[in-house]
Amino acid sequence: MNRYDFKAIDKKWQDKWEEVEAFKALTDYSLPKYYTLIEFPYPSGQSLHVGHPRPYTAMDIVSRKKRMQGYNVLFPMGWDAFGLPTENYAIKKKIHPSVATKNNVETYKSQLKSFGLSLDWSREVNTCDPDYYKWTQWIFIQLFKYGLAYKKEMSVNWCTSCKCVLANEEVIDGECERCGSEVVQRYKSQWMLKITAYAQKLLDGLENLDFIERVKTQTINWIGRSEGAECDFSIKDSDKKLRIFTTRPDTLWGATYMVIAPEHPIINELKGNIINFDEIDSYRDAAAKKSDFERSELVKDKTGVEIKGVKAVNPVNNEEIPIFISDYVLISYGTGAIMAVPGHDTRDYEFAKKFDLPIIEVVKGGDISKEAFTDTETGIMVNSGFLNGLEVADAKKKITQFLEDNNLGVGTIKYKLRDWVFARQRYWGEPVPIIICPDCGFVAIDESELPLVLPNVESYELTDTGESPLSRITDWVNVKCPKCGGDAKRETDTMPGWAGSSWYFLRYCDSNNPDYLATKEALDYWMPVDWYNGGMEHTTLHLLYSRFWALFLHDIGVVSCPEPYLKRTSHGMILGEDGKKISKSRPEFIVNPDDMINEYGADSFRLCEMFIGDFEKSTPWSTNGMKGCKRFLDKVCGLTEIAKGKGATSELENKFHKTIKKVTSDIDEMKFNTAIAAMMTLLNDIYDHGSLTVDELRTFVTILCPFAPHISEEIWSMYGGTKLLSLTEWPAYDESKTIDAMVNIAVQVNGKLRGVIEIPVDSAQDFALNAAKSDEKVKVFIEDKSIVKEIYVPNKLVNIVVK
RNA sequence: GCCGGAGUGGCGGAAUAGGUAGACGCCCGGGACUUAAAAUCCCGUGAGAUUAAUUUCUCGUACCGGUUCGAUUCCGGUCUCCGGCACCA
Repeated sequence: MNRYDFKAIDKKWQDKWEEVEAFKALTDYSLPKYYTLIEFPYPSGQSLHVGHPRPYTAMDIVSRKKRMQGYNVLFPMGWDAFGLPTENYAIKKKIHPSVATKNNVETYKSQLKSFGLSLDWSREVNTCDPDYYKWTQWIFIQLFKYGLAYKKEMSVNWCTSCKCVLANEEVIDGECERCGSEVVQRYKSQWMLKITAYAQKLLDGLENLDFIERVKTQTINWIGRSEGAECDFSIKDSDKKLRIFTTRPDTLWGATYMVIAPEHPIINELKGNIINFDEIDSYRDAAAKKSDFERSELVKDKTGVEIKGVKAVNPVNNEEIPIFISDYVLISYGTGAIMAVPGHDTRDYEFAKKFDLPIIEVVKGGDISKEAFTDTETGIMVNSGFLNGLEVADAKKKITQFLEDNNLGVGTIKYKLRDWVFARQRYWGEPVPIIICPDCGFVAIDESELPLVLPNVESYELTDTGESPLSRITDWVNVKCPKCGGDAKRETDTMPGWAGSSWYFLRYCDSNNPDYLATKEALDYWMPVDWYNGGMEHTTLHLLYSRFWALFLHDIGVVSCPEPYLKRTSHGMILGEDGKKISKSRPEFIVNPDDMINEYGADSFRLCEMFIGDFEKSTPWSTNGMKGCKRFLDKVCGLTEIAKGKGATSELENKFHKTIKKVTSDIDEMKFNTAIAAMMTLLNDIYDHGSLTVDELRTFVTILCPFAPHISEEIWSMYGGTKLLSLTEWPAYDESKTIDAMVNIAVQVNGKLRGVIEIPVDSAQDFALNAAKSDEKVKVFIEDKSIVKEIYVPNKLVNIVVK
């Protein structure tokens, strides 16, 4: 066999694996287990492009190797099917979202199967399946019962023309994506999940997890824990107080003005005292049109209005200071009000310069005539009453104690993390299983009534009241209150797409169980997930949301392990061949995997996906790269023509041991590209050598199997493999055979390479130096010079410093 | 703007507890085979000088500076690109 005849081979082995259920995770819970997880796809209107298979193939390689190493592997797949894009697609194409989803799932599934992934399809889940979302709703009810789901007034994007709520994504430059009309902020009561109650746990849990560093740091920054103090400023000629949060209570003496968010309720409370209320009100209107993001983006040009007729009083020195409203202060963080210390905060400094407000130095160490001094490590307090002379850290403790002792404030911890808005005014999502009773308030439906099935309606288009399309189905909406039996209504908002994906890894443990989310036994065995790979873009939302749910389900006794994922890695994106992100707006750069597989075969495609670059970095797609991978596989097939002799090993033995070692460790470290390069190098060495033994060929296809399983199975079967190669043992290597007797080391003179010498491995320093100095090329550079220093790094280099 | 990453030949990338920069592959050029082409095989391939030579030298890992015998790797600063910014999932 001198060619990879993929048309004959690929389907043959895919059918074989399916026939014998080769990749079915076993329910024998005495076996050592390994749970590999990839983010399940969102089956949108577009078919898969060449970017999707990269993480799938990577984790398939990991799963296949673990299986060969004797683990009972769970490598499942499913569909994250609810959500806005499918609904919009359905409205546009005039197909029901459930039909659109069904079609897309079919397409995706056949594509995934053509890649030869070793998935256990018997555990497939679909978040829009009532048997699945029954448990999504059940979890919501538990969150509600434990006080972690509550309703709150929230601002939403409102299109003035479409008369509907828009997702942030649908707002482009303050205009509606569909009609281009103005978008304003409106208030609506929304279901929220109290993820902030888990902020500290989400932070603490990270510590012992094997998450890649950038995921950890981004999560930590997103949660944004900061220690500080809340402190009351009284309002002159009023009994009202303005409570602020600051991380720098030590700088209280430097507060020269205050700033409150435009939405702050105290504005209306003080209406009678405010002289320029009209001006304030129009600023509020303008701010209402901007999102938080737009507000902080315009940070360079700070805007604001002084609230005239009202002064605040600094509690530590009784100074009267002005109050401004400005949109750089967000109502959603802290208390929605700050004391401004322009000498020691960059944003306050800019604002003070613009509005010509006094800047007082209270921490020595910088030059506040030029910029704010924000260092908290080195400063000494000045102009600060009893704090003078203290270091910042000590001053913080002392002032916090002072505030508490005098009932002026309290030391506190705040998080940037905000609660999770858990409602959408949309059709295509899980109905929220709550009944709103005029007498009893919010009442969860009885768990025996789950799933609360999403009504199958003709019209799921948006309403012009801003309510969910479900609100139109009166016979579904109108119900009796489960508590008092009186007339009541169902909640008509649905859950966001994040809901189903927040616990799917639990369902995989026991996907088909009608009575439980999953049995305790299955959860105890499979959880936690051993290795979860996914996109960086999911770090701050999905990853955090799902950890929150898992921690909660642990707290109420559903799962035994607190943290759901032991290890988290992240792949880089595949870009278009033009080096830019693949996007439906540039269809000429979308490459369909089907075309690649038809032309080069599944194994070439898998190999190319993994060889194209560092798995963790994004990289442009290259159809040319497919050719190189196909050539490699053709040459692997060609080995069958030069394989001779049984049992005996050849001079290639050490090279085999080295390659096994490298491929084994590279897979564990996600360095798939160098693992493939190592196998290519070995292949070149075999051809240079001219032949290999049959056993060596069997070893070669065994380590190639996770990467190119079809061709490996085929060759394996040619050489008497009775059971599937995919279920055969991963080869061991002999460490002593991975080390060469001789080693080439570099010889530098004054740090410049002047020669290379071959010496025995682990040579002594004297030996190496003598060998280096007697090298003809090196001699020229050290003759007639005095040697100042000699450096020897064993097995690496010699550096001779001369004068 | 804020948070997190990245920048190495014509291209994708390799090599970092600081130690021979460019593994492996693509493209390209030359040759073999062929009536011819494709496929395949062999050779070459960072840039610039230099040599009879496949010789020798210099430069070179986004940019500027620093530490070091030695920096792609560490430190300080700058630029550019990518991901996220909470109702896309």
